[in-house]
Amino acid sequence: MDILYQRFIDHYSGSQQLTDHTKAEICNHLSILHLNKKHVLIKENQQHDFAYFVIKGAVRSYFLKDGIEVNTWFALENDMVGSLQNFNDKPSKETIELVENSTLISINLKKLKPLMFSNIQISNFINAVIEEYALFLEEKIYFSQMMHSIDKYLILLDKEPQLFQRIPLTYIASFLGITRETLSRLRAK
Amino acid sequence: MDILYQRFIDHYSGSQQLTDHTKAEICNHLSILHLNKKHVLIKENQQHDFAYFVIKGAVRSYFLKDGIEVNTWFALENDMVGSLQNFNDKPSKETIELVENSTLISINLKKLKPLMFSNIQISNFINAVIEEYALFLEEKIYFSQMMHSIDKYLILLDKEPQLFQRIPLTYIASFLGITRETLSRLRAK
DNA sequence: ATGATTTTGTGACATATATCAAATGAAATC
DNA sequence: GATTTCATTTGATATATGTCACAAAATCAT
Repeated sequence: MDILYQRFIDHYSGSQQLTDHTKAEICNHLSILHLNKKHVLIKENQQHDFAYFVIKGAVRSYFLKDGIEVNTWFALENDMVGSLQNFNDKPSKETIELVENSTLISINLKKLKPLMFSNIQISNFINAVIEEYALFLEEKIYFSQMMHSIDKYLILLDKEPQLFQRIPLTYIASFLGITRETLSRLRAK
Repeated sequence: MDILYQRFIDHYSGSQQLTDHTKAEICNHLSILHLNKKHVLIKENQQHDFAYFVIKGAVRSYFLKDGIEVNTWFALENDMVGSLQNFNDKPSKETIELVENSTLISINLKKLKPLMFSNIQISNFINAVIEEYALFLEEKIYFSQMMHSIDKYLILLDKEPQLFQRIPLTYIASFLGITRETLSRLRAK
């Protein structure tokens, strides 16, 4: 098995020991992609069959609100990228786009998902993916409900310093729910 | 099987047909509770073994930020109530409290969760619960990133009109990320 | 390298919302 | 039903953040 596939599988198998058969079944639906900055993985309002795992690179997700981009999250190495809507055969609410030239594993959800009804290890594997995503969302909400932007900025800087090196501040400002001018002023202190 | 348990199980079994054996296994870890307004189900920073399903009533979740309550969500009939942290044996980040006298089903996570490794139907069942929760969180984030509070208020009023009849405006204001005074002024229009 | 494009920073001003204080209204308790 | 408690509204003022305009700096493509 490719070492990169192994990295993806290990990341979500947790305490569970997957059999070689299960690993092979998962790998059947994986491929490795090398794509350039600005490449769009998933388009808002469209249906897609794939999710992605970041081997190397940076990705952002955004939706359009009154013509302006609202950034919802960023993914770096070992993060999962995708739309929960797509997982349920619905069109994505967000556009997912590369911020750096990246190496990704694509996961064919359309083919992998049905296996969760016959293979318990795959069911638990998918469970782990969704659970990690839900924890991430909770964290995000928790932190977005803090009143002052300065606090949010400092916490993000502390928790995810890499973002500030790799993601344009314009996107980060929008993620924090403020304008780029306000973020620039907060940083001036 | 109790008709209320049936309602809970049906709500999350989706397309999946559960065997009587699985249903019985799940029911082993359910109980029905009648509790009064202000009763605290889950306390911030404490570990709890239960999640809850609302048969009748209203529930809110909040955490303390600089001594003031920040409301994170509300649950009404057929909603699930719990902390994802508790599901992973970690202390809850939020306090969960009844807003009305309520009838709930309690779910013993400590005992139910391990079954997902041996019973694929239970694994998929838990999957459905977490997935619905993640979709709910996504919705919440999607809508909290809109700039103007007035929009958020109007959308909430449109999507969840019952909340405004049953949940005090003070809590709703905090949920929207504004003060009760501001919400009151928005409503005056 | 050079010019073009994108990203970031700064200033002046407008506006939404917070804060503090108090009055009114509604609900719970005795 | 009267009294206490809690929830909501309204007013005056302060503050944080948005908006618009433009300059500076960094990055990209040829």
